[in-house]
Amino acid sequence: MRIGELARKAGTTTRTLRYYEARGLLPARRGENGYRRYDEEDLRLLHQIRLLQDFGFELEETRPFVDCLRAGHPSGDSCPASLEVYRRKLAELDAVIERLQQVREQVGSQLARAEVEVSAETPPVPRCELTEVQVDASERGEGDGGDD
Amino acid sequence: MRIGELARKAGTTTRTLRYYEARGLLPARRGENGYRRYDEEDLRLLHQIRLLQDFGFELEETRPFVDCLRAGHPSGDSCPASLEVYRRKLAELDAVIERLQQVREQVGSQLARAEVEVSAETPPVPRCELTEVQVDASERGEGDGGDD
DNA sequence: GTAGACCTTGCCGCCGACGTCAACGCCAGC
DNA sequence: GCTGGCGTTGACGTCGGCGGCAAGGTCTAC
Repeated sequence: MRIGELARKAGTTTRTLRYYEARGLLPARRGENGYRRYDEEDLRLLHQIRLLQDFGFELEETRPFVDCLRAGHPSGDSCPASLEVYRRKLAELDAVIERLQQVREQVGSQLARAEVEVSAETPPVPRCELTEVQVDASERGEGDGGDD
Repeated sequence: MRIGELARKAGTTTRTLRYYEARGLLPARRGENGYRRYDEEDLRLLHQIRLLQDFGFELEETRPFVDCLRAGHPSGDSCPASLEVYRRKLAELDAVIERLQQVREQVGSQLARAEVEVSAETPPVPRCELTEVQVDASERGEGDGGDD
């Protein structure tokens, strides 16, 4: 099949496929007219790439999986190099998630503190950490007033 | 003080300060020689900016906080606009964290499955997780042979 | 034979937050 | 006066993953 058909089947664009080829990730054979030609296996490789991309993998990180499939293995993660990428990504994910959770806590407590201060119009240094937001629900008409 | 001193005090670079000024976030007064001049309040605004940046806020999102401080409020989040940013960031953080946790689950289960499959078909090490590369390099030499 | 649907290569644009020159001005000390 | 360490503006580079456009080639249908 030609590039447009593959793009349609995979839900991507021809621009993306040319980009993958330029990166050496998904090279195409060429017809006599110079057109790129793909087959069903390429569609499979492409699905593998897109799946990992959806997971947040960088293109380079999908390469071991693609190579693995091309080497004839049943799935892209049937090779040690792919497993290594999995493990590295897991560690990265854990680190990022932990970091984001810490930030979430900080922002959350800052919001709680600031809400109390604003509603009381009092300077810093609140009381303890009992940041319960029962100040007065009918405040200034904010909240999800709908303005986005 | 001049730009270099402020940069040093805030642990950032002169390039960054000039960038903030170009964005209208932290404008500087000018001396007779054209040099930027900053005071202690600017240092405070800068600290606010860097704190939020560390939280992953975009520069534009720090603007309400800076404006709030400049308006004379005790802290950058003493204004409704800042609280709105807090709330939006919290929602974003929750969404991102949830998404990443889902991805983490998926990747984790894929890894577990693939590890079982690999060890079943091509048992490199009949042990558990001894990921030590002392396994005798002359195993089956597939693919790139495990150079890392 | 001509429209038009596909394909080709090539190259610039984009986003965010700066880094990194280049070429020059200002000022203090020796 | 000269060196060196500050400062100034301007402009291009970076990173990833493409989007979009131009100028042309190819194939098919009518």
